[in-house]
Amino acid sequence: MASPMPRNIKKRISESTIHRLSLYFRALSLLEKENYETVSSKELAKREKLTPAQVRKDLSFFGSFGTRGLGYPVNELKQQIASILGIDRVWRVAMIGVGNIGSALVSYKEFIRQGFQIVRIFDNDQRKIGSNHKGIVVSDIANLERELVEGNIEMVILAVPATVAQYIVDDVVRAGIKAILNFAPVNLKVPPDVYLRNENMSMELEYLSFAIVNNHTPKKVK
Amino acid sequence: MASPMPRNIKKRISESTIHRLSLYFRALSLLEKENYETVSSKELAKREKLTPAQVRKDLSFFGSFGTRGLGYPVNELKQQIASILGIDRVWRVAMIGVGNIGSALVSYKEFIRQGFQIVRIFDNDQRKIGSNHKGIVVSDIANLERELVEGNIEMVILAVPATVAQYIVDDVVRAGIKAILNFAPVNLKVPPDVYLRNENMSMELEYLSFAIVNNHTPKKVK
DNA sequence: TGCACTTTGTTAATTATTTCACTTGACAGC
DNA sequence: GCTGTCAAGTGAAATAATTAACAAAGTGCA
Repeated sequence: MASPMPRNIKKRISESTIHRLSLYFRALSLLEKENYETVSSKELAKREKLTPAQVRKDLSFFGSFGTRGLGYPVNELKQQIASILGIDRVWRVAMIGVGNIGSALVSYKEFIRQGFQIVRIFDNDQRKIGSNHKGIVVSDIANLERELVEGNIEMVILAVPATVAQYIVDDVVRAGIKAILNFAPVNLKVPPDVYLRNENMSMELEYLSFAIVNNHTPKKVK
Repeated sequence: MASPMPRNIKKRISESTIHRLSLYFRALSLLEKENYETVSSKELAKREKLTPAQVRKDLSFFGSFGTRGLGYPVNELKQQIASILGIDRVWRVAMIGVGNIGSALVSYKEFIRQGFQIVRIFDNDQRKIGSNHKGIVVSDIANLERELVEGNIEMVILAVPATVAQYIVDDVVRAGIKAILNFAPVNLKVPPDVYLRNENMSMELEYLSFAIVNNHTPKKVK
């Protein structure tokens, strides 16, 4: 008899769950290097300071990957999570702004390790345009829209001053880009079909400051 | 008659609330520049893509800062939030590791703007030790513990390879540091009285990747 | 001074997330 | 092939966070 419930119900996965998937992926990569064949939710939880129940619940949103009595197959689960996160492929990413932060991120090995390949770099500084960063020639931001399209860029990292970020992001949106990681400390406006994430590095220091001053007792660390 | 409830009950403030305080602070700084005298929870919410109820609730944990019918006094509320977050003072921060990320952060103006002053830099690379970064001479990491103590360092930013991060953090803890911001993609062990925050820049790209691949519909953006 | 309007502060309702507790399945040793 | 043990998967319960709703308080104008 057919299942009374329709398949493919897309449960709303919480942001926290997605972030934890990244943590699991990282832990599994390490476990793989340490030649573990399987891992229990308990061990996985311990390595990322979470609870076993949480690990099992998170994974259960996406399927049944484990074996009762044994645990999860390390390599296979890693592949599964990579597939869920969409990092089992290479993403074509553009860096906009090649100041302090931008140029540091161009060389950031963790990005390429997770499949994020920076293939275009833009800046508005004439001294930087034409120069070479990690094998990529810096383009003039004046040609941003055209080059994003022609370069088949899928994601953009914004590392420009807050004052100009909105103008640039408008260009980026016009180029049809649907995913933006913004490092400028400003709240950018984008249409609802564009994914925007903000990385605010001061925020974490501010949390530390708050914690010290207020003797804050958090339940968990991020 | 005395209040039946003891004063100074420390409600547990959620992490999200603290993060939103950072957002309010940022918005208020801007409003101040725009010469606003007062601001309503509605306007504040709009500027940070939140709801008015949330703004009022967050602030209510710390006191009554507004005037009914009028809103919040911009400058005063900004000061209050700065005081709550503990950023109404200068923090003495050390940067450990002056590779790509580390050196970018040493020049990151947002830190000093929020009161985080980097006053010591450490590295283990002989070519870097003794060199000058933004007016600070890079110290040998061999003297880490002693120099953290002598330099009255209160917070540490860790921007070193994942493989050595734990050893260094052990030293940092021995030096009595209680607040650490870690950029290495690894889960560090610290005693319970040490605040540790992790900044994982790939994580946000992974979220974007997930969102595109799964057509994720988040309720709010971070 | 009174009245209409605005907006806070707060309690209650709702929704979301985490944790618990238990059932089920698989393995390993005998 | 049994049997004991381990650990996943999963509803239900407990917590936590957000949103709604509204009374109270202040504003500003007539």
